[in-house]
Amino acid sequence: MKPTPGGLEHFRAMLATYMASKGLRSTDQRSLIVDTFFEANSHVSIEELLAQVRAREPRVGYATVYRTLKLLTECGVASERRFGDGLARYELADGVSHHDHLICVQCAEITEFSEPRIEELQDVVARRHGFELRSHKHELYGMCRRCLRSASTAGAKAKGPVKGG
Amino acid sequence: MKPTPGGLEHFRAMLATYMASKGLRSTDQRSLIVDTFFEANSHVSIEELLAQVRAREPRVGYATVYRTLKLLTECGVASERRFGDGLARYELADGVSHHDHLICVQCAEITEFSEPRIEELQDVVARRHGFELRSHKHELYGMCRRCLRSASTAGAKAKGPVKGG
DNA sequence: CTCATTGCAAATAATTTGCATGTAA
DNA sequence: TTACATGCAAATTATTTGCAATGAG
Repeated sequence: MKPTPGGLEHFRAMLATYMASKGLRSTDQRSLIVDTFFEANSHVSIEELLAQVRAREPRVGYATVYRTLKLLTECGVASERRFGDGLARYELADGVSHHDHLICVQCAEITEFSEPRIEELQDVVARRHGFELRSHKHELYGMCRRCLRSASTAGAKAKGPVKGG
Repeated sequence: MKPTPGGLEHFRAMLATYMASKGLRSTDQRSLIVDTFFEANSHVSIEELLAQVRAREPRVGYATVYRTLKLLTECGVASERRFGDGLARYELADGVSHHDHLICVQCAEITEFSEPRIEELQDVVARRHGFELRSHKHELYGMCRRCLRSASTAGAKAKGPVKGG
């Protein structure tokens, strides 16, 4: 899911509108962090993003990155994700063409997927329970193709598929 | 999803086997915590469980509850869940008849659901990406029936449904 | 000028760990 | 007896916040 150029303009506009509406100010650090976020891989952690930011401007502090990502989340440009590893990761909030995640339990690689039939069934489930759906998280954990291959090469380490949990 | 009596015996056996295999010992605290977990609601937090444990035996420490729940998780009796609120919640690990969760963004109530057609499609998605599925998390966030009703009673607080995120 | 923003360090919050003491097997 | 378990407090980890200095509008 590479951000399309048009999409980026849309996100910049969202941010600008939000900042204007709240009387927030544009600063060098903020612009740098936002640009770096746009250029970064999907699912960056704060730490990774900070490293990339500091490669350009070493004086930027931790807290500023946290605060900027919070801002991006509030205005709908980014969304926060938490996979099993205890730290927050951020991605562009693509509200329309929603995607979910496959996470490799061996190498931790994150792959995106989207499956409209699942989305439909979510609506069915929500309706069945009288819920008005706002958002969802759907994560599939397992062994990725590459890790499966190296596991079979290196003797039978892999346990059988365990569903549930 | 009430634990069935038979299911509980199964879980007790799993725990006993695991403890025997690791040379772990049975103590009053451990038994009390385990029994309390079996009697507690699904999705208890450590804090809630500790409170219930201390109602019977006030001298039990925080760390012991953490350690015991970790043990239950390791041996496959419990599974850890994290919803939006930053703390771990635990439920019986029903590996077979898997269920997922609807979470009300207003009152935080957690409802379980299961939808076999979604499970099937998960397999399809995993296969498509060469993944061998081990587990998954699927959470639907929205307004529950009750909160929708009180929102409509109390003037239009509810924003329109926002999908994605 | 005014008030938002920054960087730092200290504060939180959830969870984990070190250690002396207790205790199951 | 042996070495696992407990309770406490201190340590850790991710994140947030207070505050004086800085800087945008």
